[in-house]
Amino acid sequence: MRNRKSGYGGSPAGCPVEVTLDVIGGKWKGIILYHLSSGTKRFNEFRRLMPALTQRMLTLQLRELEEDGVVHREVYPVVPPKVEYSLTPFGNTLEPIIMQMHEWGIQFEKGNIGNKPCAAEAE
Amino acid sequence: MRNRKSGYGGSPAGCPVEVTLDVIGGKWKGIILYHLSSGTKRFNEFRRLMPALTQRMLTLQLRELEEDGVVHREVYPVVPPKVEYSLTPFGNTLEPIIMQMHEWGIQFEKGNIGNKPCAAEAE
DNA sequence: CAGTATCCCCCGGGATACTG
DNA sequence: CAGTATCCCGGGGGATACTG
Repeated sequence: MRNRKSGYGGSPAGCPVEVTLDVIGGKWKGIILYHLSSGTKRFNEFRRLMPALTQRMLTLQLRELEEDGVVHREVYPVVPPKVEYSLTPFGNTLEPIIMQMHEWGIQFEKGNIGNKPCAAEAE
Repeated sequence: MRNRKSGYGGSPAGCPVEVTLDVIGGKWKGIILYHLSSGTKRFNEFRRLMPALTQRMLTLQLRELEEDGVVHREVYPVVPPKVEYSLTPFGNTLEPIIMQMHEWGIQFEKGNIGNKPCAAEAE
């Protein structure tokens, strides 16, 4: 799995915060997990939910989440292939974090609209 | 600041989860925030806490956190320069998330020691 | 002490095309 | 439908040296 040693300082597996960030970080993991927290999803459902996410990236991110034991991949051996993704019990323990991140993101956006010159740079 | 539009799908600022990840993501933000949650820190304190983090990276990450309004930078105009970093009130609202990520990271490590061949690669 | 200034490299991630 | 297979690019991040 990726790096998963993130050697900083020399600590073997690193600070737990870093570990978690390694699991839910990346460009799409967060949203994928967010969508999964509302129920099982199929491959193309994700694609519809996140149109900008390419197939390649979706596959990669899902595989990593699977490797990390937070996502379960159920393959149904039927003629038009059917694969369902869901959170594992362990993955479910991420829910509170994801939900809080969701809440915080909303507050953040409220905060810097017209507050910080975030859009003022207007590059 | 960085991208801060993370244009996926077309949504202007994107999913709140993504927004939060943009603030606390990156390679060092999480640990920096974690250390800050236990109190004000000076520049070189961070360096001692995270030896693998270069000055350049530390500065960059701190500046971004500052721009995002979660970290406050207090400069004391004294002869040997003294700068103190602390969480802003808003930054403090991240604490529960950071702490939960810390907890979860511990559980994660417990889970895949001897389970997944994470340390088996033994670089 | 608390930073800048350069240079450089790697890989996360995008685009596109093909397939069981 | 649910993926691989290639190719490619930008920038996040590292190493090192210098400075007010």
